[in-house]
Amino acid sequence: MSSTSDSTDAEDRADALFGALADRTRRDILRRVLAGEHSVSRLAEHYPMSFAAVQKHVAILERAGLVTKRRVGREALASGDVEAVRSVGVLLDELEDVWRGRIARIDDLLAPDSRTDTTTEKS
Amino acid sequence: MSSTSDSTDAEDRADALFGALADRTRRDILRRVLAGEHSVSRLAEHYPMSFAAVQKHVAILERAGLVTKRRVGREALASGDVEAVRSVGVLLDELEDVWRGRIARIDDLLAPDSRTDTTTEKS
DNA sequence: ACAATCTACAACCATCTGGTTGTAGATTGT
DNA sequence: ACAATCTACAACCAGATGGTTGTAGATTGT
Repeated sequence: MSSTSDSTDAEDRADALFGALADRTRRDILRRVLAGEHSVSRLAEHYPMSFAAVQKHVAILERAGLVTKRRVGREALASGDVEAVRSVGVLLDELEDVWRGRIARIDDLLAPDSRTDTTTEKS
Repeated sequence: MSSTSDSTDAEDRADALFGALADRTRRDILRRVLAGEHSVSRLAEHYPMSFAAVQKHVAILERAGLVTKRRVGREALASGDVEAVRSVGVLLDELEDVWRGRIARIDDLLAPDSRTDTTTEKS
């Protein structure tokens, strides 16, 4: 039984987060909106592609939770969510924890009471 | 015109890193090989796909630098590179730095369009 | 020698992705 | 009222992606 029975699985969220970050245009958009709010059309001025393409990139960032939009008049102002960026860092920290052998849910991967001192087998 | 005409662009590396992490099978493989060396065929036992598919996933992780392989006899032992994982964290830290307004190379990101002082009008 | 195992890689296929254009609705300025 | 601007979204298309099967080479065990 997988105890993590979230509606949106953590893996789904990780897929969305890493997937959103796996495009340089989106990373650049994210940098801009982390530095400050920008309308989509203002963002689109900086890229050699159509407005609709930039709009889609913003939507992908938004679905991943990295960007939020608020409507002001006729323009949609996007701003980056630094907490979401930090949540990606948490995912990486979990990977690092696995590397250290300090797994949060040990019953899933290892038998407990492993007092075999496997320390320092690295270069 | 983006003045960042690097040899091996950092953006290429970021594409490879985030792209490699944007798949749950690859993240799972990475967890396993961060915990310890595993041959590709041993890894493949855990996934509902062909050996060749797992092999490709490992290759993608390898090209991103997240995994290294060493040949021992007839099997290829893969192990995760935690330094590469940390390098992804560095990319996230850079994003967070942008959010804080502490941008390393300002001329690259902002056009001096607004003579209005940018006095941190965050939410 | 021979069979079994492990890896590597090519060819192929369906779906996803990143781009395009076009159309339409809502808001703003004159 | 009207034109300009901004956004939203659909339809479409080429290339990337994630999977498959098949073939072949190298290593191991008997």
